[in-house]
Amino acid sequence: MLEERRLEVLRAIVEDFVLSNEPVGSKTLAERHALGVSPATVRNDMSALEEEGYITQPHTSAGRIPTDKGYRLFVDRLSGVKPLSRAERKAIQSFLEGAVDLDDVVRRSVRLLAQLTRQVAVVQYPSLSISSVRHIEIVTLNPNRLLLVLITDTGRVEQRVVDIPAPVDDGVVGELRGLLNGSLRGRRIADATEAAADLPDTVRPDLRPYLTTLTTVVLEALLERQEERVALAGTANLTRASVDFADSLRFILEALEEQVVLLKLIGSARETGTVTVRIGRETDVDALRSTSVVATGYGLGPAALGGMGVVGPMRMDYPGTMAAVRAVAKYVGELLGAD
Amino acid sequence: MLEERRLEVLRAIVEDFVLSNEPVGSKTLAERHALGVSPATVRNDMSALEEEGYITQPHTSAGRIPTDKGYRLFVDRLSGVKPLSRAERKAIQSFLEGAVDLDDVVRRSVRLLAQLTRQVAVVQYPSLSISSVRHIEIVTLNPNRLLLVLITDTGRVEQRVVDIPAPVDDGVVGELRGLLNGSLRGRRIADATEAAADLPDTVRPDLRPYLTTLTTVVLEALLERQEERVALAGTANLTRASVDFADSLRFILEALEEQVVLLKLIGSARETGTVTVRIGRETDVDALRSTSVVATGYGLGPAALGGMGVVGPMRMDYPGTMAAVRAVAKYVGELLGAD
DNA sequence: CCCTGGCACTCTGCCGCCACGAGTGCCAAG
DNA sequence: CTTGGCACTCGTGGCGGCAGAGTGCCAGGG
Repeated sequence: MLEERRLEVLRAIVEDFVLSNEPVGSKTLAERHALGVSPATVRNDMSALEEEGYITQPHTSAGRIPTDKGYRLFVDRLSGVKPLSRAERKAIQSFLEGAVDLDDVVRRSVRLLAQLTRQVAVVQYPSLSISSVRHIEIVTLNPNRLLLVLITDTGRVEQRVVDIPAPVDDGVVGELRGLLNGSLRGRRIADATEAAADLPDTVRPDLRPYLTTLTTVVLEALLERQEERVALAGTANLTRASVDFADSLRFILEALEEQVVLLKLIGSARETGTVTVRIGRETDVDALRSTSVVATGYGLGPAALGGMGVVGPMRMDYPGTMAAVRAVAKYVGELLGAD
Repeated sequence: MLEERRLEVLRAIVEDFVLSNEPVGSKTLAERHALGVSPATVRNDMSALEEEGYITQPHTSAGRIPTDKGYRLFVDRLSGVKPLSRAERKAIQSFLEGAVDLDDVVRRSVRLLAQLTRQVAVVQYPSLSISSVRHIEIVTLNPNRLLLVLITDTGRVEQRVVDIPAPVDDGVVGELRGLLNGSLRGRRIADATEAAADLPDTVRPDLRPYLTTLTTVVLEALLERQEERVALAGTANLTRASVDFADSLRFILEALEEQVVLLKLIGSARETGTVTVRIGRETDVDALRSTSVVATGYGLGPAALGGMGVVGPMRMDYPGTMAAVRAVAKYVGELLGAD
């Protein structure tokens, strides 16, 4: 009873603060939300909530604002996931449908997510390791140089220029192409690496040096760059909450330019099946200690193709943001799955 | 004589203001720069310069700051291009050398440029229209769907999924591949479009519908997306000059997220052989009226592959920035030319 | 035992005030 | 044409006081 009302008070504080960005006091709280008790009672509850570390006051005799811990409780127990409107769902679908290729899907998703949430959006390019090899193409640039193009079933294309030990003619190139495709096509990339490593041992001796060089490059392309790239959009939205950050804005922007940091933020959400929220210091990135990250994986059930999410002020509309992230991830997953 | 000293005064004002970001007064000016005249004389010159519109005062009885017109004169007549240090040249070279493919070159260039100039850097992906077709590959996804991959001699790869009117077998795909490559390989893309359009008329009737579909897609890929993409880095540097922008920061960031705007800014610099500077309103973008753009083309002499440049506060180190932009463009051009 | 109204207290933010200093413009003399 | 002097302007920063919002605590009532 008592416990319950306290939580209600916390919810009210979070919701009001998210809207107004101003410390919220007992009086306005009792007025605006039908709590059925007087400001004095609310004060007592707030005092208790502060004791327990869920809220704090920026300075004596100002209203209260939620702490990291307060937001955490709010997200875990007090908020559902606000469903999107029909119009929003429609918009997502039609916006993504126009995509012409994989890169375009990613770029569109990230812009879409930024617009929907009015925050900074991050989308990881689909990981190579989960998808499978669809085709390997070798193009002769000149007798000593080949261009290797690797196409996956998610439509991703990787390219590498390869210098080879001795000149080859087109016939040999054709053979090599056949061998590589024969042994790798249709394989998951995780498995393909093994097959590629064994390949040179099984063929005509004169082809071996070439094949060794080529498979090395293939492996390199598969392993080294997998999951490496992310797309970013909506940084302008950071200034929307500028009052909060102000001088930390620069460090936030710097952090967001580091691919490594972004991958850490959303890459890890990839494996969880649901939308995860990291609040303040939970992000484990110092520059982002005053922000929250809402992220999820997309595509192909439990072992996802990649992660996507948004970065915004701790003071954010969690239910709405979570809903948007979930919805976009779902549509993108379907889009890539159907491809 | 008199004219000459006035220009010297303007230069001194620009240089001081760029360093200090504070309106500069007659006294400090006469002290710091060996002008050989008294503050009173400088005042007269400043008064004249203000009359002519080169400088202005933010408020009565503060120092002067340069106007757009003042910066323009400074750039045109008063500043050379400060040469880079040996170490900087070395750094550029070694930083770019590690690139594994075309995308990587672009991404590395843009980061490099942002770091060197400590400003926002923009690099356009090499335009398709100047480069030539190296290879066209067709991969069967399923009987009704083909993946078309187009490779240019700059190493750029474009991909498109094509739905075809009726199922095809591998033999036909092979023929189509042969036809497309036969007629397009080695051609400049500008010419290739014509050749592609004529192609269907010259072949066996049963191949025509496929070829028509495919060439349509090829043309689309070539025309529609050429020059479309740009890479961006260093937005965090905008906050460095935050005092200047403050509330316009948001609009600047928003403008920088628009590919169209970026292309307008640096795409146009592509055709000029030298580094061009647009100051303030000269950018023709309202949100960027308090910024300057230093841009140039890169690659292949007069008809460049693309543009690159930086966006920063009007109050910027023009000689240094121009030198950095020019140097990076030169190296990138060499890198892509040698490929 | 919990809720409530009242009251004193403590901050912050804002406004007006004033003095200071930087910088200018003008003028008369060299 | 340059220079030094001088009066004037105006933004900045420190100070004090006032109002408002919000709290904590206490005593009384259900």
